Amino acid sequence: MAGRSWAGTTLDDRKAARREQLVEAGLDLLGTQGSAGVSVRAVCRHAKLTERYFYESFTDREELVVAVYEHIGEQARQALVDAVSDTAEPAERAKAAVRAFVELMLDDPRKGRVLLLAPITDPALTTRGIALLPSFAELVSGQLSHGDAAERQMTSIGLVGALSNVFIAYLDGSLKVSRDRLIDHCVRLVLGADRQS
Amino acid sequence: MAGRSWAGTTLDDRKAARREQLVEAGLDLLGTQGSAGVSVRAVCRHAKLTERYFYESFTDREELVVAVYEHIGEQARQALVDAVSDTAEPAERAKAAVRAFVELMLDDPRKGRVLLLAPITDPALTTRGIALLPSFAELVSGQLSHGDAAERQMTSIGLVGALSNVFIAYLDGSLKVSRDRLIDHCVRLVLGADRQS
DNA sequence: TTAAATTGACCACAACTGTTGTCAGGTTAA
DNA sequence: TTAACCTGACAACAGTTGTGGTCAATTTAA
Repeated sequence: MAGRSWAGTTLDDRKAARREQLVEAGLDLLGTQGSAGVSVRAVCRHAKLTERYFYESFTDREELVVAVYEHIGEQARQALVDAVSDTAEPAERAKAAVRAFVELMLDDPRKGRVLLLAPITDPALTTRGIALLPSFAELVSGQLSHGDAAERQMTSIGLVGALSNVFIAYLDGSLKVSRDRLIDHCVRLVLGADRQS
Repeated sequence: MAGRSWAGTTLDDRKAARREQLVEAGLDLLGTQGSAGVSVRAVCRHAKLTERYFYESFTDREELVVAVYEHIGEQARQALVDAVSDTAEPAERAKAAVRAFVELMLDDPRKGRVLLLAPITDPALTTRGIALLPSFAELVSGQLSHGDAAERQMTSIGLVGALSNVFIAYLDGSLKVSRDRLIDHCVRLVLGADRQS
């Protein structure tokens, strides 16, 4: 039964701990080698667990990938909410949100790569339309809305694309600017996103 | 020798024809199944040729992928140049360029996916920094430049990201707008890209 | 101590990969 | 017709993949 204690912890606890190890390994591989590096066996090697424990927590390779993505998606959402909850003034809110986002991604680039690249590169995420970023963007820029629904959708999609590309370029070193300039530019992108020309 | 004729054509001709079949098959797979679908064997099956002929024209899987990408990259470049050569007025030029680009990609979505997605998703393209799009963007927006070099670089990277994301969303059906509105929005993106806020 | 639960190390299967090699026809110039 | 060449269908290699199973050793509650 679940309640019985074993080696100091309960079975469910250990199972959860193993699941966490697997997700962590998945994050590591997905965030450094890309989705090609995330095979069941590689994840298990990395987590120092056997395949048996993989299928104890996930039915699929796919399920693991989704779990990793949503795990760090949740972290990002939380970081955004926290950042925004402090300030009321719109421009300051946007700035705080962007700063929080950048900080999350630069302090752990693996997370940045997972959040930005994985939904495009990994079939497990591509197929289902599991993209968290658009909802984030609407969360940030939704208030200052110009235009009709279609217009706003295009703007939001474009904004996410612009931010992603800039971040990615920064992460892989092809964009050499200071962190503050990066944040500054992104803030301008967000603020200027739905201005009409 | 190359000059000798065989079955009505020269050896070099047939070899070139086979290479073309392989590139076409590669485009088909890369543009529909994504880079995971592009294996040597799959390409050969698709082209109705044997592996032998693959290695007759390419040393590597990688070489084929690069060839496909550059092949349609060249088509895109040509389309842009043609479109721009007609008109002189800057805003009209941008509009014509965007229209030509959209037309190329919508008339054959495989090409759109190859041009936009492949350089991000396929290791063979990711590793080497073979990204044609940034140079296209600079070709289009380079003239109306505000700010210093770093600023322009960020703007250009962001612009490409925004356009890519909008195109991709349109291609996979998650963005439902008319073709004309799409073009219109993209033109505004290009024109408004380096306005300061 | 005994019996049950948990663990880790493997192995097996079929399918796929890149790459190279072989070998029996067919086609053509001489 | 003969000899050179071209072609297509395969086989072989060692490697990886997902997914499942087995089995002996350990750890614990009773």
